[in-house]
Amino acid sequence: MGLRERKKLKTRVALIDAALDLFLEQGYESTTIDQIAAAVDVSPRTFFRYFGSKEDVALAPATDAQDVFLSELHDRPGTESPFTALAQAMRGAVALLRDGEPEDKQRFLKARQVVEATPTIFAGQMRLMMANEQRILEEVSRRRGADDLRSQFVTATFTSTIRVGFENCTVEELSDIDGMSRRLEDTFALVDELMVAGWDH
Amino acid sequence: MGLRERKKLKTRVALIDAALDLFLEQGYESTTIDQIAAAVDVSPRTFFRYFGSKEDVALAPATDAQDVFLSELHDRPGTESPFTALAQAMRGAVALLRDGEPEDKQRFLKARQVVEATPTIFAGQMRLMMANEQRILEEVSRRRGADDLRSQFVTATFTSTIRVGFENCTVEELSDIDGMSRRLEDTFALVDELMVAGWDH
DNA sequence: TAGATTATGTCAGTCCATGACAGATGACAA
DNA sequence: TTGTCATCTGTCATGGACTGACATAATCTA
Repeated sequence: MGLRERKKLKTRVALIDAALDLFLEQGYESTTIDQIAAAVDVSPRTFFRYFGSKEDVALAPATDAQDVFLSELHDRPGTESPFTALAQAMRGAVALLRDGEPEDKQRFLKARQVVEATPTIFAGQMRLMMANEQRILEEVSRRRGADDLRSQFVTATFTSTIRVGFENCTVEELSDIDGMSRRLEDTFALVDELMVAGWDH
Repeated sequence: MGLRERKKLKTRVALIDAALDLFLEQGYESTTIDQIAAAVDVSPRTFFRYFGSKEDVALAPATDAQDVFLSELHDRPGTESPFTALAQAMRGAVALLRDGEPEDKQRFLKARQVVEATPTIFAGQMRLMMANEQRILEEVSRRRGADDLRSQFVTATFTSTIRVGFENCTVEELSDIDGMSRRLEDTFALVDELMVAGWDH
């Protein structure tokens, strides 16, 4: 990896970190692009060369996490049922985060706090999840061998499960990957309890 | 109702109609507030006295529809199980739209087309649904007598069902309340098939 | 090291959104 | 009817998000 590429990555991360800190400190709305750019010693114009919008920088960690999830999903064996594969991929993604760089973990948790505190950003995360859902739907349809209403339902149920699992966490749980993980397992267990056997086949 | 109040209502509807027509004609992004205001012969400043943002005017019909749904939900007998009450309330809301003014129907369908065509607006609708979900959760918790993870799951499942039912409609279905209604019933039937008995109790 | 690529800064401009103030219009009582 | 009050509307000024164009500076490659 060349110097240019390394520099770009470094600037990107610096922008994300500066933005998240400012958002947490003084709120998303009252933080300006100029402030973020100034904190990283970059021109405001350059900010928009790294992120399409102010919202994007707040959602960058979530976007990256989704990519990790999709990669995990791709690696699941074809023998697993659709929902099992999705749940396992999510467990894998959480594990990667838990065992990864502490800085990445911190960044992810900070971003989650910003998302929870800012309705605009929360809506943006929904948009991300919806976009992701299209790709998940393809995987579910592939495994079920049918692109029908039921595949959509399985996919939507998974999205809901993740959402409920991550939502309404207390502050402690927000700053703790293990807390999130536990709540996720509770929700998966509930799905198992309330769905008829083979519902995702 | 006085003259002043009637005038306000008229202006509001005129702004929505003008906005939706412009959005459909030339796209949401490339339509300016100035254009919308000019079409209704009102100053741009006045537009923002009726709607908090450009997004709000596109989501106005959806917001109104949600209010109708919540009103229907409030009228459901307390003997119904949570999910049954939610489904019945949705059927009631759709019926009200079907049997209502043709203009209201047209407006609603136009708004849906704009939502489908514009990612930003789609995200906004998600935000609306999430805000609504909080109130639905209260009703579910009340009927179940417990404010726990399961209530959240029932609520999230309902939201997903509605979303899947309305989503990915063909152009024909988009311009047809009955088509939407049929698809909704298919989705409700699927829930009934895939969930264990008494899952929402 | 020279030349091609690519990143960055500066500048000008558009559009969304909001506060402040003044003029216009409907509501209401005498 | 008329005068007063509350409310609606237009105008103006401002700030902040975003974008295109162009020049400069940094990296890359031969």
